[in-house]
Amino acid sequence: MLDRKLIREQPEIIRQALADRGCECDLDEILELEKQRCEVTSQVERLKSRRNQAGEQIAAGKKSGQDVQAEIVAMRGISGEIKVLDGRLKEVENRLDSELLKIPNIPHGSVPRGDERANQEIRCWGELPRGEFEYKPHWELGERSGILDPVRAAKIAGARFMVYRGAGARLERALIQFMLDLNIQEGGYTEIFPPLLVNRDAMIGTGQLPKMENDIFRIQAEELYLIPTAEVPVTNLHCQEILKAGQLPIKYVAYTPCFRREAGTYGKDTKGLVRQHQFNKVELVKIVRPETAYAELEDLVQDAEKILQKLELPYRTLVLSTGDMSFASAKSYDIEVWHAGAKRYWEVSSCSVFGDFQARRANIRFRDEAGKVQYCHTLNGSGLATSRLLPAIMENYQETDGSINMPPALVAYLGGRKKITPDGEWE
RNA sequence: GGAGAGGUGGCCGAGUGGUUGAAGGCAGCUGCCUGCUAAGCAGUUGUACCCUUUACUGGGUACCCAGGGUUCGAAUCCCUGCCUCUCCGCCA
Repeated sequence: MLDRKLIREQPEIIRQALADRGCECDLDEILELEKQRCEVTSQVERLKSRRNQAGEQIAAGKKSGQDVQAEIVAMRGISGEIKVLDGRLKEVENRLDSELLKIPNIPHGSVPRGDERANQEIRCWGELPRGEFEYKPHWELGERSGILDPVRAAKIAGARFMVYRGAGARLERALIQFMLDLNIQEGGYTEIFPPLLVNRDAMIGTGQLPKMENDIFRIQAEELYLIPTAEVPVTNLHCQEILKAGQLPIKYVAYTPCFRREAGTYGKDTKGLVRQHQFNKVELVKIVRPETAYAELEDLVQDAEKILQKLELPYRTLVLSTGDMSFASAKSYDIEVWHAGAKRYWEVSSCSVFGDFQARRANIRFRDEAGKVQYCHTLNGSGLATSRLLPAIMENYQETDGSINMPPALVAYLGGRKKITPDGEWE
């Protein structure tokens, strides 16, 4: 949610930002509604002031035994007017809110303008594996060895679900544990395990709704939503709170399954783990003071990259352009890991700073040293998504015979085991 | 799922229709005072929005879980929802 005062006073800034994003939003309607809101508020409050005064007089009159019937009758008219104006105000506010919730965030000045072609690679790490053979995609390796079983997953749930078996399940679990431990011990994050279903307010708070209605699973009977990312419950942990300055920065790490409908992606990326309705992700969330937000973003990206470095997986980091950023983001870095079988990079993390955009929606504030209440800034990033990480390990660490070596950093999490054989057993 | 109780300011806790944004206590802050600690005295302490202003200057409105309703007027009465607690049942 953008600052209404900013929209009112400098609409050209917002117009430029929307144009950079390639967003067609109607700012004029918002400006008009905002004007109406101020006018009607003013009117109705004047009437209420009169009503309050009259109330005192009636009370005093009754106490001293005077006849106040005439005044009571007179106030009936005022009360009626108030009711009408209150109704109008409510309607204006509802319309204004619903429009406001659809306006995306303003990109930071350092973000390159343009569509996805304007994304800039800012770092590249590691060397691409160069075996003397044809690298197989992970779905082939997985199905042949039986550690991934999409066919049985389809029987019980449908397309875009996966069953992990034996060494595959263990590897998935090891990755999650490894990333949690790393972020807790070296990154100083506090671990959270949140609810996987949340209410509508939480979804609005972080900006998934109302825009992404079609991409989210909804539990109809209860008006609850399956989280598409841990960002939603974890950021909203502090909604409606005024934090103490000393509590900031707050740094949380959370492993959760994530659920996405992936509507409109039929026929795309149908093989393997890269685009599933349910996948696992370790998420990093920060709530910080405004002046530290961009430094915190750089740290956040480093925390995510460190995981790939420890696992010795080659990756590159991009800064996303204004046209390619997500709805709520002010600036985003994507980290993409190399998949040797698919012969391409896949996004494994997206690290974003949101300014006060989410904090306004979720009403997350803090009291500074001067006693002034201001909005926090929020950030988050994957650290990391296993659905892109596990394939990277399978594909990059594979050998000619279809066996898969384990990254050395992970061996301790696998009970000392170092290799999965071509038939899915531990060697 | 069945039966009951309840949700008031940072915390505790009064308050069942009329100067109650809200008694009292605790905590916090500001003065005064005591050679330190403790005690004492006086004052003060929320958020959002509207109007006004050079200014968080001044004025106003709203907020006692949320949303409706009754009324000239509601923290107080009625309805709905949400949440918490107790007992019974069921259960990983």
